[in-house]
Amino acid sequence: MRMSHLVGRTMREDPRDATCPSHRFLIRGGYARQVSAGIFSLLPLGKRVVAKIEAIVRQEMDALGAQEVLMPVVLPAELWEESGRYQNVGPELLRFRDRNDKNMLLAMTHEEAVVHLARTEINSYKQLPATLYQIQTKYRDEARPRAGLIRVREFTMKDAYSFHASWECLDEFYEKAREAYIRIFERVGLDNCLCIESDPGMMGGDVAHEFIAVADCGEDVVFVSPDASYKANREVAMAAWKYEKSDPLPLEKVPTPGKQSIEEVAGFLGVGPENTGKAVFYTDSDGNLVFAMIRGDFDVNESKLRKILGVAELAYADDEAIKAAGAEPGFASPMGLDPEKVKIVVDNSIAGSSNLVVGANEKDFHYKNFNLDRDLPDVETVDIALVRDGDPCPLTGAPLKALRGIEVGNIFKLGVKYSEPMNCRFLDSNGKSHPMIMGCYGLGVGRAMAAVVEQSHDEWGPIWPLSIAPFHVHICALDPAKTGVRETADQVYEALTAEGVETIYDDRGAKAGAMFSDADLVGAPLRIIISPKTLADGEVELKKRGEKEGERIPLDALIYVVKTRLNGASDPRK
RNA sequence: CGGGAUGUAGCGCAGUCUGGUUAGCGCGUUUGACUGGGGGUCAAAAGGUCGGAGGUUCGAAUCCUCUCAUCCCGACCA
Repeated sequence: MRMSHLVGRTMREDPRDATCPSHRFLIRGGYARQVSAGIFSLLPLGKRVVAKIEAIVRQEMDALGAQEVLMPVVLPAELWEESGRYQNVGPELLRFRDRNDKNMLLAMTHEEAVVHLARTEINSYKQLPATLYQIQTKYRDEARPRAGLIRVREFTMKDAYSFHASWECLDEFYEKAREAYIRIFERVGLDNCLCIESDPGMMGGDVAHEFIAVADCGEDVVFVSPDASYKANREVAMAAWKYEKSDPLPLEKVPTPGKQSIEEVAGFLGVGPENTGKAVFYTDSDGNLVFAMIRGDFDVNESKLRKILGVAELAYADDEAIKAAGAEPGFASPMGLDPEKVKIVVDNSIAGSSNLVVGANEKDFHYKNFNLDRDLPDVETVDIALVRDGDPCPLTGAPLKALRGIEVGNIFKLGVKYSEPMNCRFLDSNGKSHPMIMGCYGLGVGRAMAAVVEQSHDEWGPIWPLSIAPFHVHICALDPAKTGVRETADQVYEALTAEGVETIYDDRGAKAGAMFSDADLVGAPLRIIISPKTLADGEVELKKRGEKEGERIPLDALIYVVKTRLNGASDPRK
């Protein structure tokens, strides 16, 4: 590619709203342009990177025996009514009507569509297992897109769906898929990508993993033990908290006028937040009131609570609902509440602590010296606490470290969540009908590109791994009007291209500094600098992206050296 | 959905508080010259519904009302 004809100009200054490196460089380098909030066009450079990621994904999926298909982005609502998601999913599902007033939607994922295929094409155990995948646009009407290409509304995703006659078969395939994902992320150059257990959430099923590319601008928080033996995302993370109990003191009602929050109450009574009990009220999807109690220095992990209660959604309860159950907002206590009206869930931290300050269910009063086993006996406690940075690892006891990361992939054991309601069944060898056991496997292609930039860049631009670099070699012809420079550069470009080396050639005759800066933004692993200075000795310079000094190579050995470098090092960054 | 901020040339910004001729600057773009190793110098040029609508006024980028868009923090999130 001659740079003089490449569409997609580079920019010297950061776009105003770019906050993280991938956003800055992908815009400045001419990889992508924003069209609307969370909606981007890819320019040739970006399209090349994405195509390479897709090629790697295809290879690994094909190696798993998965078969590529293509399903529509626009789907009829009735298909989603079958699974129940048309009602269950919130406004992030974009719904609209076609000209015949029929309810339609933009697919945010394709379980329904793939089940529609599978239930007509697959009927017998003899056809199982089977895996279908596609690389297709998804749309999620995110409330707030952010961080450039990391959280967007329209995006390209590889999604695969496996169908099995037995759970054992799913388990076996799931593990293979998990390993394939690890290989994919290695190959695209995400050096720091964690595969961790995650909360299946609304997806259903009980096993799920997500792949988190560690990066400061990521939105997900994961906890990792120092020896990496334990890693889990914030929703499911546990810790080996230690508690100390002391002798129980008599319960004492004390006035706490206007002091409602933990901070206020603890400050007013001169104790630490760890000496208080926090009351958090939720309403579940069926309208039931839930009272979660946890020590004042912890926060409630809603994912854990949802799982324990077996409910899909929890929202903070309003004051009216709390009062209706006999509790006083801001001064609430589990003591004396009617278990018929409110479901009480108590965290282990409460059982492990003594003489806590809790509400008195009376405005402007709290109790001192609450002890669970004495004051609220026969309550089974559970873990509903959110892990904090530095909490002890459940395996080793060492302090857990909180890391931020970008979720670049997730895999789920779906089981029969979709096949059952949607009637996707097969006949076994005895002629009996069963719902197919399913797994699904998602991977964000554009996100992966952004994540690589997050993990591999310097102050000038991306440092692409060879595997997904838009070009492998970048030729800079310095001062091309001088004797032989343009001719030599043309010849080198033609020769490399003829050899199948993906080469971009800066033939614009720009200032050296401008060319170097643009070459840094393009981020090709190898750079050839052709200038009068070295050409006089029959040499050119060869330099790795990110290195300050290059080396001189005799012109007649150049093609050979470049090819050797590219073949020899799978990752020229190292 | 709550809180905050911003919309002026392709990009980054000034001008708005305190209304007053043809709306500026830097980068980029085009033309020419000198240059030539991390965005050089000089000369010339093109490029604007000042986000939109309504209003106040002799006069609005500037004041008022409404509206749209984008970003940030939070809520939310297959």
